[in-house]
Amino acid sequence: MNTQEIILREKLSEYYTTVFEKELIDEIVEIGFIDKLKSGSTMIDIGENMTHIPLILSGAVKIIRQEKEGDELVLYFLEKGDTCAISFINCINRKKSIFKGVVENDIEAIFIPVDKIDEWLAKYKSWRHFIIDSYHFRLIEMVESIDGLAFMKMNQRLLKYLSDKAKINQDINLEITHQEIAKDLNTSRVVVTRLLKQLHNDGKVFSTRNKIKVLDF
DNA sequence: ACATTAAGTGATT
DNA sequence: AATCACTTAATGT
Repeated sequence: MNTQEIILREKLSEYYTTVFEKELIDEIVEIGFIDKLKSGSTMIDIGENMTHIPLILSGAVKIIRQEKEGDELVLYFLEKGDTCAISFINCINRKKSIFKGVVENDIEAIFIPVDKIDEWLAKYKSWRHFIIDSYHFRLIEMVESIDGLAFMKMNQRLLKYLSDKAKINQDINLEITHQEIAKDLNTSRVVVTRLLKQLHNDGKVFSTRNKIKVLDF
């Protein structure tokens, strides 16, 4: 067993030990490889084909729905222990991605080549459960984001967005501009500025140029 | 000192 | 809640 394999096994056991059976872990270690991606880089864009599936070890990925040029909306974030279940289907039937995934915080992930995904579904019970669980989770997050759009006022959406972000960064101090927030929520910068001022006055956040401290979760 | 980028605001729809 | 048009403040070179 080479050093790369040892490292991979260690990393895997950190988040996935209780989930996968031994034989599957052996296969993941044999076939998967660890890679790191810098914050800001695009993992997958709409219309692209996926070649590998990431099992996220650390960091976060922002999942975005995007309309042809310009309009976009952040749906949810993926964190350690997550994988993008939607991308499994893309792999299995060789369909193109309907989402865009951008690295939010530098990530480290184990990448599994596409052809193994399907094979393991038939072969390992734990893998099946993993995929189904993951799907379930993504569905719930999707519904949450629909709820947000349908029922929440922009100020609530903004606060939720900020506290989600604080959770993911594990830091209540965010470095972000009003413009960037506006883009993620698909609203205008002016609106974000005004609502942030409200939240600031209500003591929910403390905001200065380029910085927002989230005080209320 | 000047240019650029971020943020604040009134008025209108 | 969006858009316009403009101001003010912070930051980089």
